[in-house]
Amino acid sequence: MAVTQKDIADKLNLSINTVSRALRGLPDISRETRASVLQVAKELGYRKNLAASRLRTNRSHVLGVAITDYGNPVMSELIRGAESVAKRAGFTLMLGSTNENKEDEKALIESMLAQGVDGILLLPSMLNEGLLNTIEQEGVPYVLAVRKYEGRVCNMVRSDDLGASAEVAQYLYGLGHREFLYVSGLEYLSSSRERYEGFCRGLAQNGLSPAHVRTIACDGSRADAYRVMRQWMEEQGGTLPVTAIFAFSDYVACGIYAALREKGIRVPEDVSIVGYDNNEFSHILVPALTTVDNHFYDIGRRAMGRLLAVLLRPEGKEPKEYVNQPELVLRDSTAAPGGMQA
Amino acid sequence: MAVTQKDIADKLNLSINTVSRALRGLPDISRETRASVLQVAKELGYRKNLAASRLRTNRSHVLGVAITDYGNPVMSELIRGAESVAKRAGFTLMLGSTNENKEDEKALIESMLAQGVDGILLLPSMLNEGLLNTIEQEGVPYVLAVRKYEGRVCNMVRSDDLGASAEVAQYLYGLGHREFLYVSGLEYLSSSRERYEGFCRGLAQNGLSPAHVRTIACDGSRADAYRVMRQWMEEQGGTLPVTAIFAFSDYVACGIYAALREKGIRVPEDVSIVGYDNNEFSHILVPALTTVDNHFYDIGRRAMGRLLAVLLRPEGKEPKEYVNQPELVLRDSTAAPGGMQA
DNA sequence: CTGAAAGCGCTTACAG
DNA sequence: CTGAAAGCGCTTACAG
Repeated sequence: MAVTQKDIADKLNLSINTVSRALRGLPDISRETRASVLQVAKELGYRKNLAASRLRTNRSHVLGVAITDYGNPVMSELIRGAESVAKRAGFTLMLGSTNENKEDEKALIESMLAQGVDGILLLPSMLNEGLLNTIEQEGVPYVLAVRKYEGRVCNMVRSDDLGASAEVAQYLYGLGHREFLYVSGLEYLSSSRERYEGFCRGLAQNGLSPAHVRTIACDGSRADAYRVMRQWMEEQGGTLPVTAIFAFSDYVACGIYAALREKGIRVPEDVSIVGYDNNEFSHILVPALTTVDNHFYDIGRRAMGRLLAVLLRPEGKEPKEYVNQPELVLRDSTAAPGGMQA
Repeated sequence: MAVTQKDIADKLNLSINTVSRALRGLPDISRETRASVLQVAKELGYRKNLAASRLRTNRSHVLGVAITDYGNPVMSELIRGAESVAKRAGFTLMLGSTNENKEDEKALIESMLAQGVDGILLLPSMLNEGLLNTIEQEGVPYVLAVRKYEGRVCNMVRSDDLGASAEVAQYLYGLGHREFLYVSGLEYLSSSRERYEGFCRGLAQNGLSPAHVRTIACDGSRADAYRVMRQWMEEQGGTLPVTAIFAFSDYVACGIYAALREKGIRVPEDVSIVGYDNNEFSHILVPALTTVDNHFYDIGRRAMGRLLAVLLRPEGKEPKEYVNQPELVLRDSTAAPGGMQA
């Protein structure tokens, strides 16, 4: 059987109470007692039974982290950021994936609540209003990351997609581009809409109307991007009516690369491309992809930091929104129209 | 406050005991009683306090999964496979990363044991003998995946690196190649040694000695592969003395691509390349990379299946080793020497 | 079929 | 500075 506080107490002829307080480093214990307790605990290989502790204190020191999908490299940055902060504060993570699917998300959150997590990080959530209400009813603090939740007041950490996309537009405009294509992500994602909107705003600042931005709908996957891009090019009958493409994500950009290569259209000589996410593979593409880095590691850290702040200082914490500034990463997929390197 | 069994019992004038048994679906309960208990539980939004349950039963229904690194796409396949099996059996996962570092691994396992996990999956482990002993002392079942642990008898699921690498050699030999280069991974990884060894065996079956396989040491990263490959090419002074390269991993192959491209050496016309892992990016490389797929999703499933089997049928379970058969995925980076497509 | 009682291993007032 | 007692919410024998 596992070693308990009672075993230590028996060995030292102390009460279990004293042992408990010595182990936790509470003040009213003599130095010698504390030392001997720690000593014996170590000898016996004592390890606190966290289930018992949790039952008594209603604190688990476990935080739930709901992600959409383990496969997305973006997610791993978020997790790593969150984990680094949580670990330092002595919290363990309970991780689970929602598979971009409301049933799985609900099951996951229910299971986290049953396990008694102290708080929940949604990275990002499916934006299920009812679910957030459940979490709030339970009195469990939570923080949303990445995806914006319109009209809900809660703790949130996200990127300035709008601003970054405007910057992309400015940059391409500055190179001399005037006709653009935006290839979207899933339409229910606020980020997909905001990237388009931000892009248009950036152009508007240069007096260019949204009429100069054509769009293709895409589900955000590489395969679908390839498919819709091919189809679109067919419809254009041979010549591209744009000189620059803004892709919802690096995955999308990657599908576009494949479709263009097939037609012998050169990047950046014939068309410039900008992706989004600065995924691992974005700089091994040929040519290396110009893209936007959301600094997801930082977002993960901040989201977790926010959650811990709410947990550890329960009173007087209004919900806050933190907006992170993404970074435009210039590489070889963009140039002036006609192929002059920028 | 959270709803407890007592709340349900009070409302129905039943004992807390009866409620507990009704909720768990034990047999000696009348149909009506059970129905009303479930009904009220639902109404009140009852959720079992797992900490209490765990304290009493010494069962947590949580399984620890130790991975090396969230960023590796290979890892996500393993996790997904493991999660799919665990979820179906009603288990939750506690995930943590070791960062390929013994201290972190130890801290992680300690924390899992303190949390009272029912079992542990090491995907893969740092091969820390003392740590495995700790886990065994605690009486917690565990399963190793991916990395072979020489001379230790325990449950293990891994790939036949030896066989797959021999198959790669056979394939390249069949194309007409006779002089090879192997670019390794970290030397302490059994997989790196086995891939080399298997490759040599495959050649031996065709009467070719290991003298025909040059090797370069590499830490398995893309950056290091690029560096060591460049350096090696310098040393060869202009001409490559091999016609085919076997890379420890797709990351390594990717670094080699970059080094070759810089020198204007064409793949597969001037040199063939085979990677390993069938990483997401391996087929977006140009040319698409011939590689080996370990079916990590399946390995994750099998490893978790094995863990559950040990957990649920504690007696009479000898440690077993399951060896999975990888698959050679032929793409465009390999051809006959001189560039004739295979 | 249902209930009263004990106990899992901790922590929290409260006494001394 | 240390100890005796109660209790967190369940589950497990044991009675009836």
